[in-house]
Amino acid sequence: MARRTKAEAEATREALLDAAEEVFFDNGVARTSLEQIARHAGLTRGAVYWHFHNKADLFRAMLDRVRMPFEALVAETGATDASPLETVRLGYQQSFLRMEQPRHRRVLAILIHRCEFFGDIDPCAIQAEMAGECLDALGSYFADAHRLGLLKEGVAPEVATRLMQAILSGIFHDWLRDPDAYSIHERGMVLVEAQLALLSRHEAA
Amino acid sequence: MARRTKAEAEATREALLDAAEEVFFDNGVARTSLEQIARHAGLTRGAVYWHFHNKADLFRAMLDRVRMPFEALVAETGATDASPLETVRLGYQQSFLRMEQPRHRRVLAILIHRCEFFGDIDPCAIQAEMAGECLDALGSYFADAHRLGLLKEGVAPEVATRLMQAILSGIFHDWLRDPDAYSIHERGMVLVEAQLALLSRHEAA
DNA sequence: ACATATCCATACATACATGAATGTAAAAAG
DNA sequence: CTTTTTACATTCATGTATGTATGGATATGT
Repeated sequence: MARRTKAEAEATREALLDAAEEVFFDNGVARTSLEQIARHAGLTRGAVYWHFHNKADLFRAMLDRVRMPFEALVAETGATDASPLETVRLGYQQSFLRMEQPRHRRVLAILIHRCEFFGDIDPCAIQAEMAGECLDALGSYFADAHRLGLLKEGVAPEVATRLMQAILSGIFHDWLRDPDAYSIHERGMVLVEAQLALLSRHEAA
Repeated sequence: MARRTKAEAEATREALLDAAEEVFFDNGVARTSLEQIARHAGLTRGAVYWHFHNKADLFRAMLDRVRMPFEALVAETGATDASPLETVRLGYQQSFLRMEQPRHRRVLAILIHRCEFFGDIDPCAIQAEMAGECLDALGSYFADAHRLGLLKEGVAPEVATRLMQAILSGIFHDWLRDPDAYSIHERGMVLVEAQLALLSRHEAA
């Protein structure tokens, strides 16, 4: 094949990543060969090995297109001076909205349900990293809430943090097993708001 | 090789399942061959293909040694006439204790983090089945609690059910990413009891 | 005691997947 | 305009997993 321009080369790189998302999602990471990905993009393995060192490198690049820490999601909401608990609510909402975007949905499903470790990739560690970022952010918001007296008496901020984190993780995993069954945004926000009401001092409107 | 007695044959079957647990856990399901499993048990693939039809069949048999629905765990506690909320607490406690047993820990880790679908095995569907059983059980207990007026006002039993289910799932997934980091029984029960206190009508002792 | 079914090892055929080597035509650099 | 690099395609050598067929020794049923 002929050489492409820089823009065209970047386009084929994206096409390979798109193809990887689809084939990984359909067949699982271990069961898909680089040949399958290449052919699904209308290319050959030569293109794959040009743009990526190997399967693990391709996988990492695929993840890098969608990863965004919790703090960045909060910043995206523009909640600059809201109360800590309202900030948490907005962060969760933004997370849920993002998860429903097709690309994020596919990649998250691949990370959680369609790959096991291979090469130097440890999906478990990646998940732990994402969860850790989220936990740290929640911890600081609930610490603020505690200082401001917004939390219900007898509820330690650490416990509130872990409960909210567990709820996010639980909703996320349950939804991801069958994302078409319901909207995580709708059902998730019901639970999040209920839990925040339980945790906050003045539950009566 | 010569024919073995029935007891010996059963012992090799168990040995193959033990080996499968260990090698699957160490290498992941997709990256382990039946040859590796056989050699780890001091046998050959001939033994594997005699006792199991293929890898998927072996995998299923491995799961069948440890699966136990939530209701059975509750029954195991002997909580015959406790209050619904106390029954839920005991069920969670029993679940956590079971998860800490080495065999269950290994197999659950394999199911959640070390396999993707292959053959006719869909780990996602198996997880969904287990979660569904748990959700049904929780649903009936919280419905009872609601009828008995044990739930806090304004808390729908369906919401309470989903919150508790999400918390169990979240704690479980977080712990399973690094089971040696802490005891799920200790940390989990703190959260479960805190959440049950938030959900119940008379939170003040 | 005899025949047979059982339990497992060995051997082989088939099928992919990987990675590296090589080819090549056009874009970019000079 | 020439040279070099780029961006792939093609081919091949190697390794490895699977499934099956077959062999052999012994438990077990009768």
